[in-house]
Amino acid sequence: MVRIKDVAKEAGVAASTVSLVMNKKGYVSEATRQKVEAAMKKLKYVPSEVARNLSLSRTNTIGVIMPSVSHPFFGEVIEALEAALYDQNCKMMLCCTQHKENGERTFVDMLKRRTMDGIIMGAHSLDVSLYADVQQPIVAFDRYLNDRIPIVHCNHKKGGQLAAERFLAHGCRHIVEVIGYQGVQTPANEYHFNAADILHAHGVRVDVVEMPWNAFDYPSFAAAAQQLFQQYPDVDGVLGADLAIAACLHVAAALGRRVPDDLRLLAYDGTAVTRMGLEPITAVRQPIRELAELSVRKVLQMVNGTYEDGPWVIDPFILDGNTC
Amino acid sequence: MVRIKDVAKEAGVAASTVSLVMNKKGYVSEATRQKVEAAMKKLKYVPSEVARNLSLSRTNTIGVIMPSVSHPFFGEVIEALEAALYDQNCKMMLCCTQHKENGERTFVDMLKRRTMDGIIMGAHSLDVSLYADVQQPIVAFDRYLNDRIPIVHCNHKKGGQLAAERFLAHGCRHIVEVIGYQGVQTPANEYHFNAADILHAHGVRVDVVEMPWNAFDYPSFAAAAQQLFQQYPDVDGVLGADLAIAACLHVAAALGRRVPDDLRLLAYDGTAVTRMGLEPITAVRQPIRELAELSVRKVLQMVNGTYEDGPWVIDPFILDGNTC
DNA sequence: GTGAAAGCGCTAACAA
DNA sequence: TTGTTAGCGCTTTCAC
Repeated sequence: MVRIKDVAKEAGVAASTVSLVMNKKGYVSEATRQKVEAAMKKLKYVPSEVARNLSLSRTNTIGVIMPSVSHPFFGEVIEALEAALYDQNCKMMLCCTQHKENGERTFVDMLKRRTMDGIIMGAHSLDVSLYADVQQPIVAFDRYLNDRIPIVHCNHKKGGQLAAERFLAHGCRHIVEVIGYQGVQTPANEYHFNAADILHAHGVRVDVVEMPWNAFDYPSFAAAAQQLFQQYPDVDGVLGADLAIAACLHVAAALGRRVPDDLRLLAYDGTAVTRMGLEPITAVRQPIRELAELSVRKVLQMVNGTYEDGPWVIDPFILDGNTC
Repeated sequence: MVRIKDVAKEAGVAASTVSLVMNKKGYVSEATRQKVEAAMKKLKYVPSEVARNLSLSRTNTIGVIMPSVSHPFFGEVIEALEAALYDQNCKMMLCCTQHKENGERTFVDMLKRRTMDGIIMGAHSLDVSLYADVQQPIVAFDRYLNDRIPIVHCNHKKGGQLAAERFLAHGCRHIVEVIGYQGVQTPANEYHFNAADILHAHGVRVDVVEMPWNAFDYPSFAAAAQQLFQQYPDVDGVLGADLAIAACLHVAAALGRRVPDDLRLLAYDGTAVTRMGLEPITAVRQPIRELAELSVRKVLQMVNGTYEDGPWVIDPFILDGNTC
């Protein structure tokens, strides 16, 4: 392994000079720079990032905690975060919590050990106290952690409004909302509260099906959909996450329900799966890329100490389809 | 920030003793251990992972390079890799190459800088020479890089055989294979070669639709499917990646083709999307979790210098459905 | 412009 | 059993 001092010796200069050349800092005469660069090339020098990190107490690595990778919403979020971090010369350390006993705790410990400069946290935490004594920068992605941790999220209230208006425009009288486990504190809960409020105000009946914690895979939704149509045979509209609505679409077809004529289905999230079936599914689209970019910008501001308050909320919009 | 020497001073011992206690190494008397632990607790000491990494020249981090996250196959692979790495106390650094100009090169550079102990590489490299002078351990995931880099993969030849036999059992006479860009060197190419060979041997006509490089999203496949049925109206069987077959299923339905009666559709990969439609799609399933665990085991063997030759290949199997 | 030297926080021989 | 000391490889201040 060739170190900076090896390059220095080869070039006949001091290590500090090599450092200056590498990092294009300070003043170095053209002549010595050439010498140093030649030496680096000759010895195939590659600097140690770890040593650099120790010296600068900075790793250019951001940790990302999400429940799952192979889920349409979180998958798109992770992809967008990775791209946004890459654009800022940062690496992404990924942790998924859905199938791990203590994954979140372990990961937060790692953060404390300063192996990452900051964290973007979007898992469905049950134990929010984990974050109480973390000193490093954290941005919460669509989650409430505690009141010192800022949170980037979609304007879900608006999302709920868009959904309600859509159902009302079609004259729906009985909506069922498929919602996530309510023990998790997330702004996303706003969308179904607000949709329900607006629908109620117009005399529409609203029922709710609550999923268990971390149950957001297709089979869970398929089972829920079965149950839903059995329990509420006269439902004429369903609102829920993409996969929940995809499941409803298929169960409804099997039951011979006509979509959209006597059943309106509206997906919340608007990921690629809503474009992947026989018919495109109408959806309220969360602007995932923008949310990811905002999260990255915020967490890096915190890391760099250039944090400035600003918008933490981004508006959703309707993605048209054939189901509502 | 509290350092190891602060703890040492507080406990009235030397730094090295604190180190021994932390890492549960060597012999430390019960009394001093208690003192040290009390001091750590009192000062809320958290060791610096970076300093540790420099000292040990080891980061317990493995880099993972894949084309995409929000793709059913790669998403499941990444999820499985993350879980397998977690089980081995390793962190995962993730890089996606699909939408980046020079992502792969940048990432390999990072590996050279020893910020990761090794790499699991599954991207669709066009420039395999990148890997020529990397010293650190690399395992290729279903890709040929060069002859010094071992490669973990599914037994695709067997996969092709399973597929061919399935079509033959149903008496198909004209199969179309939707395949990936052939400029990428991957064992996965084996499956359609072998399927075609076996089908040819039984007098079955086989045509091929080749996708462009890195075009494996649903819209690309939907366009290809349109084209496919137009160009080969008498096709009675299609073999291709999950999303390709999902697209065929929907296009076929729109065209009024009856599946499976006059059109057999067989997906290759068998990810969750094949279970997510109106009907489950029959598939050749790659054992993703096993492949991920094997890749992790191998790369860590290399890192630890305990590398031993062994199985690099895992058999696929048929996942039943209603389309073939 | 360039070099010497101290420091980033931890580990591991070796001595005591 | 515990402490001393010398690294790990890079950055940066401050003389020269």
